[in-house]
Amino acid sequence: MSDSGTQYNPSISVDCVVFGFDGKNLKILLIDQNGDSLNNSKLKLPGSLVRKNRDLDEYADLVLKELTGLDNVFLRQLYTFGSADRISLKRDREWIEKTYSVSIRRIVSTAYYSLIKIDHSNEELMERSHNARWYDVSSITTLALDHYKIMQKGLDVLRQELRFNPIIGFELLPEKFSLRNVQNIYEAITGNKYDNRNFRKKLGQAKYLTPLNEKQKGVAHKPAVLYSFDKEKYFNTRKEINLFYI
Amino acid sequence: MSDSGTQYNPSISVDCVVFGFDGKNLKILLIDQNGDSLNNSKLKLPGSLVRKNRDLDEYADLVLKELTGLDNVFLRQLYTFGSADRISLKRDREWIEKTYSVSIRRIVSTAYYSLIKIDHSNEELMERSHNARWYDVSSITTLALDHYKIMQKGLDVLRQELRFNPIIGFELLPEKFSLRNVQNIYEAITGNKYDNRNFRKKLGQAKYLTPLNEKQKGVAHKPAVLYSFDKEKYFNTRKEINLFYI
DNA sequence: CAGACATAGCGTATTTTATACGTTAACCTC
DNA sequence: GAGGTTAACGTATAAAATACGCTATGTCTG
Repeated sequence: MSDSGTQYNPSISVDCVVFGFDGKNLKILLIDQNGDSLNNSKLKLPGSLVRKNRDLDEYADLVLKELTGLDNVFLRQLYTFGSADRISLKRDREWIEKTYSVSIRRIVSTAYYSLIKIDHSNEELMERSHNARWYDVSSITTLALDHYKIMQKGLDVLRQELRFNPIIGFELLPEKFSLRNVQNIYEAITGNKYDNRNFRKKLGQAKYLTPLNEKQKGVAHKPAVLYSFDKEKYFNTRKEINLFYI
Repeated sequence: MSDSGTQYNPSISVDCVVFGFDGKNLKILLIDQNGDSLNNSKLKLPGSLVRKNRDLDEYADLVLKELTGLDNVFLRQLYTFGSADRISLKRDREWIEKTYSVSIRRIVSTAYYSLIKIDHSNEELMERSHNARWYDVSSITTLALDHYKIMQKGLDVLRQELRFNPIIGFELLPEKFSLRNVQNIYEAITGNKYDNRNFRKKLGQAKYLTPLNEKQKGVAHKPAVLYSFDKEKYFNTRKEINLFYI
C-alpha cells in the first residue's frame, strides 16, 4: 500500500469481496499472483494488513481505491474471520511475512464487500497495477487461504440483503438498464428463476424506476426500454416492512 | 479470564451483547464496575482482550461461559468495531492497561450477540463473580466506551434476524411458553404492535409449535395453553422463502 | 422481402396471505 | 355472582403472489 508513516499491525488485516455484474452474470474481482515464487499460485481477494492506529473501514476504502481507482463505491463490512488456523500453510505465512516485512502469528481479517458498476471500473488500471481481473463467480471453486469461504459469506450476505434492500442490485447495474437486466441480477444472486411477466409486474409498482426515452439497440429481438434508478425516490417512497415469517 | 499460557494481543478484543427475555421485556446482561477507582462508573458489555493464537469465536464462548456458567448457548458474530478513536477517554485506556497489564493503542473489537433463556441462567453466579445483572434494554441510554453503539447494532441485527428466522425468538423463551409470550417477544424486538387474533392465526400455521397438556396457573384471566418449540420440525418443515421486496 | 425467432410487454383468472374486527370462554378478585 | 382481563375461535374483505395466454417489435435467414 502507498500509505506510510506507521507500522503494520501484524495481526489485523482487511479483505475485500468485490462484486460486479456484466448484465448477465455475477462477477468477482480477484488478484492473480502467479509469477511470485513464494505464493501458492492461486487467485486471492484484494486485501492488506492494516497499519496501526488506522480505521478498519477507512483502510478497506483505501485498498479499493488503490485497486480500482474508484472513490465512493459501495462498501460494507461483511464478517471477521479469526480462527487460529487461518494461515495454516507455511508458504502463505512466508508470503505475507515477506510482503509486509513483519513476523506474523494469527491474523484476524475483517472482510468487506463492495458493489461496483463494471462500466465505471478501470480494468486497465486494475490489470496493470495489481493483476486484478473480473471472474465469473460461478466459475470459482477454490481460492487462496480461506478466501473461498470469505467469498461464500459475501454471496450469502448479498442474497440476504437483496431481499429487503433492492438498492443492492442497482449498485451493480449501470446508469441505464433494462428490466431484464434487473431480473438477471436477481436470478444471478438468489439462484431462483422468476416468471418474467410477474417479475416486471412487481417492478412496475416501484416508484424509483424511471423509464427513459431510449431503447436497446442492436439486439436480435424487440428492444427493451431503458430505465434509470432514482435514489432519492427510493429512500422517500419505500414503506416500512412490517412483516415476519413463521 | 482463567485462560493462561499465552499473552494477550493488545489490539484484539471480543465483546458480548447478551440478550434475555423475562416474558414481557427484552433484557441485556451488563457488568457494573462501580467501586473500581479507575473506571468511568458506567455499565459495560461483558468482554475481554483475546490471547494470542486463540480463535475469536472460541474466546467469545469462553467469556460467556465464565460469566454465566452456561455452555452451548446461542452465540453469533455481530460486527467488528475498528475505529481508531474507539478508546478516546484516558481513563478507559488506563483501566484496560491496568486490567490486562498491556500497553494498548487502538483495539479492534469483534462483537458477538448471545441469546439466553433467563430461567437457565445462574443469576447468583453472575452477580457474585462479575457484578453482572439483567437490565431492561429500554432503560439503557448510555454505556461505557462505544458499548451503547454496539448494543444498538445488536438490536438491529436481532430485529433483522427475527423476520426470517423465528428460532431467534425461541432461543429467548423458556421450554414452556404461551402464544402471548411469543407475541410479546416479537413486539419487544421489532417495536411493532400486532393484532393478537391475527398473530396467533399466523402462529397456528407453524408446525414447530407443540401444544402441551398444561395451562398457565394463577393468572387473573383465562389461562393460556402452554407450548413447546420443536427444533427438529422447525428445520424440517420450514419452506424456502423465495421472496423479495421492491 | 417474407417468414422464423426471440424477447418485450400487456392482460386475466386463481390462489394465498394479510388485515380488520365481532364474539364467546375461562380464570381471578372483590 | 358481577366485573375485569386475556385466551381462543370465527368471518369478511383487501392485497399480493402465482400461473399462464397473447400480442408487439425488433433482428436474422433464406
